Amino acid sequence: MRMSAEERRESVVRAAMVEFARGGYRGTSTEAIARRVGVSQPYLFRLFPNKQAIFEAACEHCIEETWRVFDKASEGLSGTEAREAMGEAYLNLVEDREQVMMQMQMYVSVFAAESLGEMEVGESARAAWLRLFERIRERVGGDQKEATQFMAFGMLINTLVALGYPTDHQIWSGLEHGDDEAEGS
Amino acid sequence: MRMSAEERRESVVRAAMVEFARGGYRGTSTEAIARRVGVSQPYLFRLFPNKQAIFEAACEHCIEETWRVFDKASEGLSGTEAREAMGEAYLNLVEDREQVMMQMQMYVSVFAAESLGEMEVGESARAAWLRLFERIRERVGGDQKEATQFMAFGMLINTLVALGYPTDHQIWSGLEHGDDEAEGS
DNA sequence: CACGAAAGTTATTGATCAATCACAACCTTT
DNA sequence: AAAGGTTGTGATTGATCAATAACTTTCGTG
Repeated sequence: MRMSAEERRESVVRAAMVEFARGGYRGTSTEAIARRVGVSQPYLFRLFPNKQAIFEAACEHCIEETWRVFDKASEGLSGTEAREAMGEAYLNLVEDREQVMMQMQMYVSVFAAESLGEMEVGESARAAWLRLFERIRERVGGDQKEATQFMAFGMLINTLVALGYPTDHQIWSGLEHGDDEAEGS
Repeated sequence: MRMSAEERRESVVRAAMVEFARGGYRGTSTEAIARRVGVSQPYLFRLFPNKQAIFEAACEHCIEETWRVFDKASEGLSGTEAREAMGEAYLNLVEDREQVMMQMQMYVSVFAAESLGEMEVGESARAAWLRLFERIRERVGGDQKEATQFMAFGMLINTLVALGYPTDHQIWSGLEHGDDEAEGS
């Protein structure tokens, strides 16, 4: 039951990801997070300065986790092979709808925060996303267009998952990985 | 000042789109919507049964507006020409960040609603999105893969806009419409 | 063992918010 | 002009929630 503050912080982040994925920033109570962790609600504010900080940690964790999945799936591969391996890995990852939803909650929260004058949230979200993009681009061989297309299909998958289309719905049928292009460099 | 209930409902939907785009469902108060419309907060509940109904009307309006833009841009065109016209039109549309954000708020709200057992929200969102997809597919000539790719790039654009990357940021450079594929039918 | 630090709790507060109710102003039609 | 429907407001309420403060329990260590 008892844990070090650092361990506890990690379980808070994991629990927060699940709750924020469901309800978004405003729709999630610190009470709900605390309940999932198994600690009292006020204790969260010993581990983090405020709710916003918990959300930011969850965002960071979410993006890092995504990269870890890509990295592991494409270890040692490059070019088309790497892309296909990462694509497949992503389809497995998003079986867990919460992972996708946390990503999307992160995206929408940037505009909300910026509307209220808090520009730092967006700054760090852009940085995290750019880092993911660059890592993927590097892994697929450095081509900007290929990386962009990879991300584009990823974002479409996110949308389909968010909307809750079952994976055997016809809307998914255009995503079968195939002979899409014939360009060099 | 005084309007028919129907006219008023329309201005509520427009105002709601702006506010919900910023704050999401939970982060937007009916007070804020009412203030933007210029009526008292309780009056909203004469025009709509509850907050959820306002949100759903805003979602519906958002998707319909998107299609109207595509339709107008590609009127009389087909195939690649239609696709390019719609692509360009979308880049103009999303200059207005609110339009994009409302779309994304709609996507994330489905999972939130379904987590609370309200499956109808998702049902109608999926239907609206599918309708948009089918109309686009028809317009570009009926090819599922091409329509899928078009939507994929659209979803990437949404993400970039949500995150607030300025359009001259290097991350956008992979989106220049170009010679992407050489497939027939 | 005792004592100090670290982990954790209970109680509370001030704010915010969706929704209801009772009431007022306004227009139209006869 | 007065009746009656429609548009609209002010006051209020019960619930929810982030955050603070004051207190307790548990563990490692000299």
